[in-house]
Amino acid sequence: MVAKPMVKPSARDRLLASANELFYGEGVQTVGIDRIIEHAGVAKASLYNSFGNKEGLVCAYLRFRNERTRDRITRTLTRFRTPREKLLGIFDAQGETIAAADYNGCAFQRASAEVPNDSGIGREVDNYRSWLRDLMARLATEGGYADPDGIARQLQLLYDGVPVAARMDRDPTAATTARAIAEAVLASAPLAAPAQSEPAAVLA
Amino acid sequence: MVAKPMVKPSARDRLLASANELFYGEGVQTVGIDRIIEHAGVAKASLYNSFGNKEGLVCAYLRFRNERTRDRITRTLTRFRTPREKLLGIFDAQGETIAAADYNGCAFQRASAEVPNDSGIGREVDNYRSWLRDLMARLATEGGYADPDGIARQLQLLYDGVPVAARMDRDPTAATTARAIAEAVLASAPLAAPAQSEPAAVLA
DNA sequence: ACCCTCTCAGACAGGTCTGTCTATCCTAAT
DNA sequence: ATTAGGATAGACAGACCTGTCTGAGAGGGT
Repeated sequence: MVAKPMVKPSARDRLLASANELFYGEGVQTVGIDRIIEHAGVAKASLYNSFGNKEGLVCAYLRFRNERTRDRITRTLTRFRTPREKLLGIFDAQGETIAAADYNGCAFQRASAEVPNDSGIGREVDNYRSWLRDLMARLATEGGYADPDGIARQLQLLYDGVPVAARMDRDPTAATTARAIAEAVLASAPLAAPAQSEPAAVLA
Repeated sequence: MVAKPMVKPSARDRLLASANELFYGEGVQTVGIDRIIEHAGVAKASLYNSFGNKEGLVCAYLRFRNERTRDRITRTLTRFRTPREKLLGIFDAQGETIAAADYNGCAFQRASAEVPNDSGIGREVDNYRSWLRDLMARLATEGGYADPDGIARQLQLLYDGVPVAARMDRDPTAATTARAIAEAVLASAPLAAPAQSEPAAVLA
């Protein structure tokens, strides 16, 4: 056992962990500052020093989840080879997520539902959504589909529906359903004209 | 001009209208009682006489929207004949809904995101969702599909994704996208074994 | 005329919320 | 040993929240 630090996490980290637990569990409007600092065992001044105000803490909480989700998806995608498999693999990652015992819907959907669309929180939500959509569009491009943006929009629509069904109907199979539909979407999507990397090598 | 009443709506009705406007616009937790009674021009006692407490008002607001949505969908479906057309027509109705200038996402998704899953509000949400799913399953049965419940689950997944995209990405074409996918889902869905209403009139 | 129901206006209690501020303590680097 | 930075505990202000209560007005039906 070499020098495992085991130091008490910083006030900032404990705040973020508590924010994640309470905001995600009960909603960002419902949970007050006092609940969070008590749960974190931290002084109120530490919160305002680290995050400025409550909105700052909410944004940090969403950034934290954004990174966590990106990591999970990225890691899952290494299991697959072709762009098509990777696109479908996104739903596999989602399936693992919604199977968690403490799953309570999409943090971004729920936070967004509680605040005006143009707040700082809304910007974090936008970041998350555009990252995912760009990933999908990139994979669709690599996969040679004719309309990568259209594919991305369709797949994100499916991806968006899953947390709703998983949370509101307590249906842990939603991701599997979405994956099956996504498979059909990809199967019927037209491919782009063959690559023209060799300029106009017109065969006929 | 025959006796057009034009009486001032009752306090209850004005409260419900204000609740609809403010709760839907800003969220059920964000908007306080005081804002509502001021907007409605109504005494606080009238609210507590009519609805008991705030949760009662929120539930009434959700019931109001539930009925409105049921009416709109039901009315839209009269335009179509076959079960398949009716199933797709649900997305046409949704398309009209999300095109409204003041559209702000699905009231049920947003309310549910702000409260614990097992509150009275959660029950209203369940009512709405199971009504829609039953409608879809009934139409799928009439349409002769082999797995009506599976169809309903798939179509509701699509239906759930639309408000998310429409609100968070300000994408008013989401319903059209969903409709197109739904069409593919129905096209590839297996039909049930031919009806046996006439006992075994085996043609061959 | 009388009553009854609905309604209004607003004070009030008791609690919670965010955010600021003071004052103290601990630790680690200089 | 001293000092600076981070952390803690907690009081405090000012606003807002839900829900109750009192007291009064208005209108219709009998």
